[in-house]
Amino acid sequence: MTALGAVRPLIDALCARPGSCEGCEARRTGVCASLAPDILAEVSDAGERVVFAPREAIFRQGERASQIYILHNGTARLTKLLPDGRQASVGFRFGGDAVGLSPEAEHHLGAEALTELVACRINQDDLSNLFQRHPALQSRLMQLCTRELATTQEQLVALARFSAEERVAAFLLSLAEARDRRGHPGPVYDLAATRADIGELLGLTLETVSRTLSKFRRRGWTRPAGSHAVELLDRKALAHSAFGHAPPCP
Amino acid sequence: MTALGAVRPLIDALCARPGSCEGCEARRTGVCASLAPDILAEVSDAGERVVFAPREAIFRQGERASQIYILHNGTARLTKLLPDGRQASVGFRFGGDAVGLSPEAEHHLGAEALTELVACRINQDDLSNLFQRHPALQSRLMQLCTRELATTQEQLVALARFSAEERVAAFLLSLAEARDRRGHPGPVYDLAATRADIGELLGLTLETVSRTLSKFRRRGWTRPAGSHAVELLDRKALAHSAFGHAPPCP
DNA sequence: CGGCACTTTGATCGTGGTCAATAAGTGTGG
DNA sequence: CCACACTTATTGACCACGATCAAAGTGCCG
Repeated sequence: MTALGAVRPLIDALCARPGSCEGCEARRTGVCASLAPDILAEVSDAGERVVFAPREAIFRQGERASQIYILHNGTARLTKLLPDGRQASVGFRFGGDAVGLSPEAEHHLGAEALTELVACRINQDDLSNLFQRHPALQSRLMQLCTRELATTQEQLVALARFSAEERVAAFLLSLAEARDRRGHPGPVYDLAATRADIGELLGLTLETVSRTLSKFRRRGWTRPAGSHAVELLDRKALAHSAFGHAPPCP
Repeated sequence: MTALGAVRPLIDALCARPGSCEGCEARRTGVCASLAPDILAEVSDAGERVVFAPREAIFRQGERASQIYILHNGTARLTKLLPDGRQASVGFRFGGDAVGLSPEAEHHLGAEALTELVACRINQDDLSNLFQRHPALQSRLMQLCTRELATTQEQLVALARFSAEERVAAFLLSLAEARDRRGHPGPVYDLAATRADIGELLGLTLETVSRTLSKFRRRGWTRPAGSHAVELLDRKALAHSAFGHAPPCP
């Protein structure tokens, strides 16, 4: 991990103002969307810009949770390691998302970069101080927290009730939606994850993920685009099998 | 649902002060734990006490999310209904928990009482006003939100990686822990849920839940106590199969 | 007592996990 | 540039866990 110094990174990472922060993925969905510029400036001074290499740990499960990270550009995943060695992923996170908020003193899960990742690190204590001076910031963070809770609950339902096919379809679409939201148009989506990564997210084995993706390809719903990317050719069909519309084929 | 009038219900529902609110389940884990009495008083005036019968809906998926509920006594469950009729439960909630917080204008899931349920209803708008006057209240609610997120993530891992046996064991223990936390001692736990309810929570069918509970009983880990309650005889054994310690038996 | 909802247990089936072999990439050093 | 090692992906064969279908059994309330 490389610290590049605190060059108003939160503004770069978070701002939602038109005109500023051109290349920033978090422009429209960032933590500080809808915050006043003066607050942003103050917030950004408290943070520090950091860069992670692919597969590098952002923080580990069990470590002291004294800092949170605002993702700027790139993809990360949150993982939980079980005592017996089994591992599950709790979700992927992208530019604009905040990771590392913990109700306990220690991280109950780990975070890892999937791609090259630029983020902004800020101390919990500094954040608490900022909350006191700027309640709007806390409201915004709380909004993000309830939103994250809602999407996690959606995921829960998917794991409880969806077939392998439905889960993979839902995954592809959620990936697409997250990419669109960040302002990257076009039908091609970089997975930035191995079959094993996807399997850990969806509660499937890598073989099942591979088989299911092959099935979609054979049906003409997707097309491989380079090594780690897919093009979604038929979102309608994917959506139909993804969101609980399809009684698993009678 | 019966409105009983606003007799400082939030204090009853939430307070963590010794001496007050004797019979209240939420005494130790409530929303307002660690809040000053004067704030509590003001908060409580904004709320309204409501009572639900077993199986009565607290709110429905898709309804306008203009109020939140602080549970006082009893058990509720949050459920998600899929377009094709499948249903899944996202979690059970008890005295001291808050339900109904939504990032959107509409509830993305429904809530239903499992037992007789006493709660305190408060408008989102009133809550926002209170946040402005008492940032400590917002901090407390945010803390609850991150905690809820963490437990939901634990559940996610359980669904992704645990066998049926592990899930049921984890469910029994989480029920026990929730009950202990609310200050009800003793080894007997009222499920307050049918096999079907439990199955919807754990992503299993009611038959599998029943079979697994029978298995535990035969092993001497549990003992039925009345019709809808169990006594946990061997928590060690349950915990061992619950928390990812047991490679599913080689 | 009858009716009804819930539970238990059994028999069978199918999805997805497991084990295994091959293929396709990717990076390193001669 | 190719040989080699190594990781990741694909596909196949088989098997087990849990779903499904079915039928008693149990408890509760009118």
